[in-house]
Amino acid sequence: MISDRVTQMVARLKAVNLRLTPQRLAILRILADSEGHPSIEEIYRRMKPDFPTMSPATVYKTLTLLKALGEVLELGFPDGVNRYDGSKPYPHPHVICLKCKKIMDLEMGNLQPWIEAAARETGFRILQHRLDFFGLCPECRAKE
Amino acid sequence: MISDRVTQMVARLKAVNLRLTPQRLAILRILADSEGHPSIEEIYRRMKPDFPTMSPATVYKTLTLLKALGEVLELGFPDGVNRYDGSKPYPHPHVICLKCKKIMDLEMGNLQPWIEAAARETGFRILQHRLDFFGLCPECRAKE
DNA sequence: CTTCATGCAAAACATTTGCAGCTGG
DNA sequence: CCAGCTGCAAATGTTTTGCATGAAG
Repeated sequence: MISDRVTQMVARLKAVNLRLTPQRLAILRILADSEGHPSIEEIYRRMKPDFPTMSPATVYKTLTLLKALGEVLELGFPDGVNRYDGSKPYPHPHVICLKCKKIMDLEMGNLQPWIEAAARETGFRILQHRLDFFGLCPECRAKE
Repeated sequence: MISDRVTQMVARLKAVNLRLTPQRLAILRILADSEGHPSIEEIYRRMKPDFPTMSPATVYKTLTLLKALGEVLELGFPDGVNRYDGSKPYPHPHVICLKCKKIMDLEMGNLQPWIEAAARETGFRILQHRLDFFGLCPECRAKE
């Protein structure tokens, strides 16, 4: 499953004639991990042991590139720390723990009717959306 | 309508023994304006003519305070420019133009069933949510 | 009066950019 | 080879913080 997604992204890079460097491969592997919704800093930190010369700038550049290709979903937050989902790079709902910042995907209902209603009501052409639920995860609730 | 909301926020400040300065009042008036979802920079810019000595730090401090009181809704974006809604400080859906950054409120369906489904599926205690649609507004579509 | 708010400047972060040197294909 | 990538450092932009002065209650 996981490696399928890496393979997909690798193919995409090749398709547009971009290079597959060891650094990029490592980033793709981290992003493809469905459980993680890593921040730039976390990707950097996880790579550092294997790539001692690694620089955060390379992570930023690669993520900018993957965003442009539509191969990663960027989740911005008011505190300025963005998180990334490379496993499902299309809009989908998340639950986010306000305490430990864990992010989980949700498998649930279709938003299509709402998208159409929003378009009808406002005259917008809707291209993207974002639905997130914020709260306390079971672990953090237990620690209360 | 608009002044009702300002009155509400003023009352809230008094209730917790915070001071009502001319600067704060001006910020509240801007925030209460339903049409605007201003950024910090815009609030600052709109106040500057009337408050020549105004500093952006004061806007930041006041917004931090209002956030803590739950009197303003903060909308974060990946590009780092946050926007604020003081007219309806509770979660509600928005449509956002990707080109001109206009933000409009949406009057539409109830998310309650989804909140319950998310809680059931994940074990989270859901406290907040955010639903935004991104696209092109009628004006920007016309300019294409 | 006393406490809290303002506003300046400096600091703290996240992110972007410039550029020399390196390397994948 | 050589276009494109890496990685360092400097620049940028937003937000936070420290602190002396000023004003609300």
